[in-house]
Amino acid sequence: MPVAKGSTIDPDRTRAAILDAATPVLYERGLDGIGVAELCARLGISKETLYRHFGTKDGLVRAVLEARSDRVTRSLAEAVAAAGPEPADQLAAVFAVFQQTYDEPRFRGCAMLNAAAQHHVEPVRALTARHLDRYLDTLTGIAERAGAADPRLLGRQLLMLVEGATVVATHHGPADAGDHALRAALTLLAAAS
Amino acid sequence: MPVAKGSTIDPDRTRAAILDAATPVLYERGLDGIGVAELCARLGISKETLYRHFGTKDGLVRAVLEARSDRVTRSLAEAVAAAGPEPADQLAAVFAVFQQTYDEPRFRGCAMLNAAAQHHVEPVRALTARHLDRYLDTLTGIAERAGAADPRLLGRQLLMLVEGATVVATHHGPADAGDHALRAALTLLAAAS
DNA sequence: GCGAGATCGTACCGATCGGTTCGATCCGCG
DNA sequence: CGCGGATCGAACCGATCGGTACGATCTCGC
Repeated sequence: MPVAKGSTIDPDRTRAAILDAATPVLYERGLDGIGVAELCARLGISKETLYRHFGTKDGLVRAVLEARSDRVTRSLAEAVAAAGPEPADQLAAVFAVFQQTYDEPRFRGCAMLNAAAQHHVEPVRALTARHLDRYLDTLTGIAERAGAADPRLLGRQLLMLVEGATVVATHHGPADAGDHALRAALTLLAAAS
Repeated sequence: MPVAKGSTIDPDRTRAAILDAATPVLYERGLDGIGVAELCARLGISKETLYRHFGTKDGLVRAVLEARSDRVTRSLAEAVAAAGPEPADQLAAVFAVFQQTYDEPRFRGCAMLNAAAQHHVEPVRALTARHLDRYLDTLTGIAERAGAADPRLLGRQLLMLVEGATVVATHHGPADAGDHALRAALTLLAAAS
């Protein structure tokens, strides 16, 4: 997946193209599982180009993770918004989004969690924490709309189900992970109001 | 934490001592976050000794993870056994064990999940999968004793709560993670019979 | 006390790491 | 056309990687 070659020389566009192309490679190989040289070769760019745009391999990594977190968060919010006003439907939408990612042939677990487990530099861990906070916001919002007695508690429990479903899907097979987690989530929802 | 120096020259004992000493270092620094040279310096052994006992850095890693999985699984089984016959009490024991690890000052997430996220060699991922299977066995056993309509489903949902609690404790703070997960687990338990 | 084997410390190996530099090329703008 | 900046490709840097080799030292069993 080389960066488009004949494209107009436009720094912003080049940067975005590098980001897009680097994302799946870093995800599949692991942040430290591929060197800058091989990475650039795969992207079809020179090392100098990469370093001018991102300064550091870490800079690229952070940019990739930030973009990924933004994209996932946005798609989750859209799915919830499209699910209508019923909290149960919104939960179903959430887990459907996740099941979709579990079923991707190249699924290798949550990119943010993997990154935090690999890369021990603080800024990356902070990105992961922020990512979970975003999930928590979404889930707590559903809990509030459901009239839960303790929406923050329920939100955190739902977050546990989401993350647990991802872990189980990663290491124990993706089949029905989203559905099983959803059923548990609906049970919690029903019991919390 | 150097390996005991004046100890009798006993290969088996040396091997075990290396294993014990290497475990926390590899956990804190990450499997690939520390080189063999620095690792040996920390353990107070020479590289030749390490390579004679484990053949490869990967060999050491596998041995460390295997021992850790065995130890954790055993302590979990003991806690469940000591909790008496009530499934609810057994669940409480399970999450109490996990909360104890969350509260350790050096807690950095589940060692097996971290390993799988870092080290993409197949054998390590297999160890992680086996580790989750052991958890699943324990939890499914509790679900069966509770008379759940679908104990395998409930077992998997409990596994999601356990792993989700670990993830949340890792990235969102350990406070009450075990307790919140336990309350969710008890709700599922009550609804499943 | 002697030999076998475990261990140490250190030097060394080729490979790869992240990052820099430089000359050549190519493109868009004036 | 010509200039400036983006890009390339390749060489290069010091550091570190996992792993090996070797001579010296130590401890045990005989």
